[in-house]
Amino acid sequence: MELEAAKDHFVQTWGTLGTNWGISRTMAQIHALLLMSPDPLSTEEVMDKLHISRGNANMTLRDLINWGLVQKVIKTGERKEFFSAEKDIWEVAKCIARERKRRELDQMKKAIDQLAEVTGDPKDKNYAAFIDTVKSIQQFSGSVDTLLTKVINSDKNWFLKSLIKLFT
Amino acid sequence: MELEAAKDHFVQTWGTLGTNWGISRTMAQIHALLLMSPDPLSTEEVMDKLHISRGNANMTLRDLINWGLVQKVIKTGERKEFFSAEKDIWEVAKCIARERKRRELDQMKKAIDQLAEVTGDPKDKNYAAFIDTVKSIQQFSGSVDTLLTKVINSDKNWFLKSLIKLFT
DNA sequence: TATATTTGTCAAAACTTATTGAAACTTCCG
DNA sequence: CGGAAGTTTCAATAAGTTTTGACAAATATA
Repeated sequence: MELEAAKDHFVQTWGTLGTNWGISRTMAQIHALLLMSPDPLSTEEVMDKLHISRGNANMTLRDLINWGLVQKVIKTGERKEFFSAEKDIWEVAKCIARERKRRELDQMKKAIDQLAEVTGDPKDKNYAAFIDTVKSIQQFSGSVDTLLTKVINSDKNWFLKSLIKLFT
Repeated sequence: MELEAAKDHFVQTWGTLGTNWGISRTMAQIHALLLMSPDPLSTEEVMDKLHISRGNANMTLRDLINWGLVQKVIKTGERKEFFSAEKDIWEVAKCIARERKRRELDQMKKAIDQLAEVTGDPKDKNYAAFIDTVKSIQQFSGSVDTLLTKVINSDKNWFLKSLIKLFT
C-alpha cells in the first residue's frame, strides 16, 4: 500500500474503532488525521480532508482540546488557528483512560455509594443479599478506581515495569 | 429508602450506566434485575417488571447468556425457562472485560497489524513518522492485551495481591 | 467606522441503534 | 395428530445520537 493511502486507511479505521470506544466517528477521525500529520492543520483543512461541516469540525476540535488530546497552535503571520495532536501514544492512552474513567467508573461509584446507604432489617434475607451485592460492587469498583488513578498519573516506564512485575 | 424502592433504583441506575459502557439499556437493566433477585425469573416476569416487549426480553436474555452473565434454569415441573444471573461480582467483571476486550482491543490490534505492513522508503521522513506511530500503537496495545488476558483468566485473589504489589 | 475573515452556535435533518409486536416456529402432552 | 404453551425472528417503528448549514459573534484590517 502507498503511504498516503495507508494514512487515509488509518483515519477511516480509527474512526470506526472510535465508535466501539464510545467516541464519535468524527472525533476519532480528526484525531487520527492530526496524529498522522507532521504539521498542524487548520479547521478548513480538517473539513476538506474529512468532508465534514464547519460546525462539526469546530465542535469536535473543541472536544478534543478539552480531552487534552489536541492543542491549538498559532502560526505567526497567520490569522487562522491551527491544531496539532499529542503524538506520544502513552499520553494519548492516559487522556482517553482519564475521560472514560470519568464517564464509566466515577458515575458508577457515585450511584453505588448512594445505594449502600439504604437501611433495612439485617435479619431480612432479601435485605442482607442486597447489601451484600452492593457492598461487593463498591469494593470492586474501589479497587479499579485506585488502580486506574495510579495508571493515569504514572509514566510509561512505571507501567512497563509493573507489567513485568506482574508476570514474575 | 425502602428496600424494594432501592432495588428499583438500582435497576434504573444500572441501565443508565450501561449505556455509558457500550451495553444497551435493556441489557443492563435485565442484568441488574436478575442480580437483585434471589430466585430465577421467567421471561414474563422480566417483561412485566421492566415494561419491555417479549421480543426485546428474549433477545437480550440470549445476549446475556452468550456473554456468560446469565444462565438458563429449568425448574422441575415447570415448562417455562427461568433465568438467573452470576452473582459473584468478580466473575461479572471478568465477563464484561472479556467482551469489551474483544470489541475494543482485539479489533484495534487487527487493524493496526495491517497498517504496520505498509512498505515505503525508510529515508522518507513522512514514512518514518508513520511507521513510528503505528509501531508504538502496536506495542502499546500489545502490552494492554497481555495484561487484560492475564486479568481475565485470573481469580480475585491474584488481582488483589497484584494490586498490593503495585503499591509497594 | 466599515469591511472582510475566521470562529462559534444551535435547531433541524440525517443517520444509527434499540425496541416493538405480530407472525412463524418449536416443543410438549393428551 | 391437534393444539396449548412457550420461544424466536424480523420488518416496522421509535428513540437516541451525530452532523449539517445557515446565521451570529468575534476579531482583524484598512
